[in-house]
Amino acid sequence: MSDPSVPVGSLTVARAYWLLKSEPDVFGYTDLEQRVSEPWNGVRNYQARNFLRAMQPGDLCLFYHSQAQPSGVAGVACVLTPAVPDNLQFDESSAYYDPKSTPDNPRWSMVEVAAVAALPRFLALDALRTLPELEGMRLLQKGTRLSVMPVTADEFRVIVTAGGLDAASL
DNA sequence: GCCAACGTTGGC
DNA sequence: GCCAACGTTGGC
Repeated sequence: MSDPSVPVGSLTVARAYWLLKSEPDVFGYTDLEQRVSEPWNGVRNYQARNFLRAMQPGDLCLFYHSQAQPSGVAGVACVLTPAVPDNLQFDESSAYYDPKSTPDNPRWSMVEVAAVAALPRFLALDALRTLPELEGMRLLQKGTRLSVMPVTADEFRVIVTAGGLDAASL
């Protein structure tokens, strides 16, 4: 985190940190590494959507593998764009089509993301639970199903450091 | 606005 | 596949 601030237009705002869930059988971190830019679309939960809308270019994300053996944090991704309407909501052939969405009043949003660095040491859920600094982390609370959620700067630093990355270089 | 029924998520 | 937890839907 050599540069904890990010220019947004003429302003400079504090960089924010997030966690994105993905099922590696569908789209894992190694898939992200092969893309220049990946639309984070298909999110159909209002809370998660609101977090997408709060994202700014330059924000960093923990890339979390869910429904995996084991589940855990695989790498770091970067937000490339502000939120824009999710293209899939208008696509009748998509599983993410929403008939209640109109181009004038889109319900769902997405951002573009890119890979930054894989964790040299994959951090499985049970490993995350052993880190005392993460006791209050949203991801680890009972019943948390959100696929997009905020992470504190401290949580982010603790996780990438435990995963073998130099947090200051991100 | 209440709430039951149903659907989805995700760890295990 | 099971089940807990949570979100959404729709009747009233």
